[in-house]
Amino acid sequence: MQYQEAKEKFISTWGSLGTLWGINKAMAQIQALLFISTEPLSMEDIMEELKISRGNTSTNLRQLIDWGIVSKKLITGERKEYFTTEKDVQELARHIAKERSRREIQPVIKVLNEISSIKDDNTTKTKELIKQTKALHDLAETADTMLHKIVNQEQNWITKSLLKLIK
Amino acid sequence: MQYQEAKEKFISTWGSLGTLWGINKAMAQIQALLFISTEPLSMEDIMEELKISRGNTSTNLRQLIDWGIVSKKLITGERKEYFTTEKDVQELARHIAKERSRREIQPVIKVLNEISSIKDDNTTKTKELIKQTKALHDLAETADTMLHKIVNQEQNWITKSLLKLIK
DNA sequence: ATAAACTTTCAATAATTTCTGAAAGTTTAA
DNA sequence: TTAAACTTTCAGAAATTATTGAAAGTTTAT
Repeated sequence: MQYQEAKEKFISTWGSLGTLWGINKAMAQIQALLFISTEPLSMEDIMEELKISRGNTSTNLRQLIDWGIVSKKLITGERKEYFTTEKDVQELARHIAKERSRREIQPVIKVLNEISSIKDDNTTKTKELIKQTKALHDLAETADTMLHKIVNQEQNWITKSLLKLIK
Repeated sequence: MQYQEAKEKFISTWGSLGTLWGINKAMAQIQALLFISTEPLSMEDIMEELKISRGNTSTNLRQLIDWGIVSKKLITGERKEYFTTEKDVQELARHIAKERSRREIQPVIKVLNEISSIKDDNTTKTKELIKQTKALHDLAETADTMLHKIVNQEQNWITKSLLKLIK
């Protein structure tokens, strides 16, 4: 496998994985492209490389910036904007975990908490609803907390000791 | 908030969360419904409750069964089939993690491994591709392994000690 | 101020995914 | 067997989501 083929395979695989996990394909592919690029890319570069429109590129770059994993890079003497992504996988994972938690998990935990706090009228079905949503709430909270702790540590002390402990 | 409202809120929240994470809404809602139901439900029950068609119900039940989180329950004297979901959140999480890993993460790890193993032709861009896909590969493998270990333990010894260690 | 260079926005369209409903298939009871 | 009770399948319809492209907006240089 040569460079070009490998590159295309990486970008397309990343796009598919994104789709599977509820992330827009173009967004995932732009990030993938930047991730393996040796220097910042302009909008033109990205459009050209991924064969997508200007509008699509602009919209998805903005989203990636909102997610905190892509940033604008001003190149002196150049009029147009250039973009780079976080190159460190650890940092990348941290950002993504943090954002998905904030946008998607936290609100669900809140709802589960509300639901599991309804007044128990002593019917079987109400008891079951309370019991099950409470269990889900606790699981979600534990998982979310663990994820944060693991992913936030500046690697190497806690993660390594964790891994040792688990393996 | 009364029972009915709480139930609807739970089902609809679960459906939305599913959608956000690449899981079909009907599939997530059927699972949610079974999860808080005190007894097994028939296809009719589910169609009625969620206001979805027979075809949709049948297809998504089959998917849930394929995922290993719903099972058929034969009730003696009854002609039709009844369904239940795994009621234990820990087991539920285990199944889902296992399946998503097997179907989605493992194949990506394999691809990343292939890509990061291409011949280094000593150009900057090839070096970068190899370096970055290798980093991603290692991260994915570590995360996947950790997830499995955590989720597979029959709770309470390792997870609790882990939590203590992390918190 | 003007115009060139560039980016964003958004209505229209395309692509994809989900859902329906009825026909075909299967199982069970008599 | 036959027929009723039930489930699956799948072509077409509906709903949702992604994408385009051009007009509007912004910035910079002169």
